[in-house]
Amino acid sequence: MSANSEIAEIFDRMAKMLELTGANRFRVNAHAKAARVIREQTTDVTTLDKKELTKLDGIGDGTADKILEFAANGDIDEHDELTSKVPEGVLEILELPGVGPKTAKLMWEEKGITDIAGLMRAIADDALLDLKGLGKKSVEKIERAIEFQAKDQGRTPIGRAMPLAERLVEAMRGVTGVERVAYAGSLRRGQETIGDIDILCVAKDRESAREAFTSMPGVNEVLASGETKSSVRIEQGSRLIQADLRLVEEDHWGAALMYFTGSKDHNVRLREIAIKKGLTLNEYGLFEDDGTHDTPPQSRGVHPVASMTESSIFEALDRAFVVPELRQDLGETQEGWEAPDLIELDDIKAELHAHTRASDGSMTIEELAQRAKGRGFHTICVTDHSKSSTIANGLDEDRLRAHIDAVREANQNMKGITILAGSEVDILSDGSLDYDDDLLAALDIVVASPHAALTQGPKEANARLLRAIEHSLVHIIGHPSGRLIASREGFELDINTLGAAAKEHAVALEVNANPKRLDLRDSHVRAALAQGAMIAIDCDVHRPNHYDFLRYGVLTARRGGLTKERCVNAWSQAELGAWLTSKR
DNA sequence: GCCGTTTTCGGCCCGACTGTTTTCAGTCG
Repeated sequence: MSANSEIAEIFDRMAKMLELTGANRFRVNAHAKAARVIREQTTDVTTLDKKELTKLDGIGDGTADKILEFAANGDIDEHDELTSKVPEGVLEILELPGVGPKTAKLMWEEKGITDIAGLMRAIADDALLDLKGLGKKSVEKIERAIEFQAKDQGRTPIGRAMPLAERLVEAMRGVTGVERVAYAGSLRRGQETIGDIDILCVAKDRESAREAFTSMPGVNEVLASGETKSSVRIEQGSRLIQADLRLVEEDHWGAALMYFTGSKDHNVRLREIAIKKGLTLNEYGLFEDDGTHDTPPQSRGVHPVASMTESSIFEALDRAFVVPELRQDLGETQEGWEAPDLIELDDIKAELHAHTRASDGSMTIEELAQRAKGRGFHTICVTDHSKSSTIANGLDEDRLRAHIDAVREANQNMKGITILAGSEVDILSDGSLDYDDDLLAALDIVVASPHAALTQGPKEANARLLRAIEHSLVHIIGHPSGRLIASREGFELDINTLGAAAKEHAVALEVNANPKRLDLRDSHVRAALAQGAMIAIDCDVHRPNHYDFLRYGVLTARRGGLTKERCVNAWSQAELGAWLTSKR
């Protein structure tokens, strides 16, 4: 774990323990915010001095001192003190959906419940019912939450959530009286994992919309069903995903979409900006508000300044429109911020990383190329695995030479697309490549990727990747960190150094679009771009449907601020060819 | 604990749903 994640985790824990010991809620929030800010940094915060630390938004004197304390001692006194006061199991109880700090504290202090096992015993003994505010229904809800959490696999990868969300949107569109439907939330922002799916809906007949949603095929449990919000758990494969339906009015669609798209921090920023302008922003719109009323403006019949569209709200706040992917509270709400012209799915004209049956793909060279042509690409690169990837049936030197010939022949025979001969060459653990330079020079394109020894420490791993970037015959570093979302952590990248080296050597760093990888991730893209590096977005195609991964790669790259000028897959055939041959 | 076009004190985003309340507290997003 990187130092930043470790410190962020400590601050998250401190925030929770402060809450449980009854600390001032603003102090709690400050700790939670510090955790978010630290987690987002691409520079190791333990290398910063106090002045640099306090420049970060949300990090003041106190937090800076604690970070310095961690850098010096490897721990933080305040964290140790809190840990000695709050039993570990109470923090686990706090993780249960529906159980907040007040309830966890109450059960701990009044009943001595300090872990899930104790909580289950107390429920079995009916020992919770005499607690203030806890009735039969609440206890049943906690019981179900324990069961749910036991099966919970955490956040859902975007590759699973997106198809489900699209199915829900499509189904709601078919309901009589439904006029408008869209998904919002972290899914619309293109995050790599999704907590729950938020669906916004305008319906003439709210009751039937609600009914249709809560009785959708796959619905396992209805968590809530009110006037404007319904919440269900729905099956997607072996998983249960929470989905919320929000019924809104057409005339505040934009405000609602903005509100439910988030991110939370981005929204809080916008509300603060609104207040400074004598306005108030909520999911019903942007209103004039002098702050003297007890009831919200929409319930007093006040007409909003803006509410129909998101762009009208940004405009009324004197801010540039921010696409959902960039609503991350990373400066995009500042006055004078300029919106980058981000890469779009249709800008991608080449797939530079694809496998055939020669290694571990399912298609022939021709099938692979035919699919690429069907998507309107001008170039497809055949990059089968190299010899060390034995599990993937990697090609030895003789097989690769024959494969190059086969690619050249296919290229002769197929019209309308250029097929290039390449290889996804293993970066061996010391940073050397899996073929000698003569053979590499015979290839049109070299994608160099780490496949084995993925548990190397940061020093070795970054030296390994750096050596590959510096290799004069390498074009792209494939899935640089080697992570698999939720199952393998991968390398802790020194992305600033790697990005700068990639720029110097005209190497592109890949965003592998496979939703299990998304590697580089969004924050890496942002940092690599800041260093001047080029980015490749590749599907790492093994099967026909893998071309559909492209959208996830593009979303991730957009979150990192990628424009098409810096994306090699969006270049014209001439530009791409010039770059590839410049390294031969 | 953080922050400043209300700047070193006094604020700190806003609303819906549920359950246990008889007017509201807790949780969530």
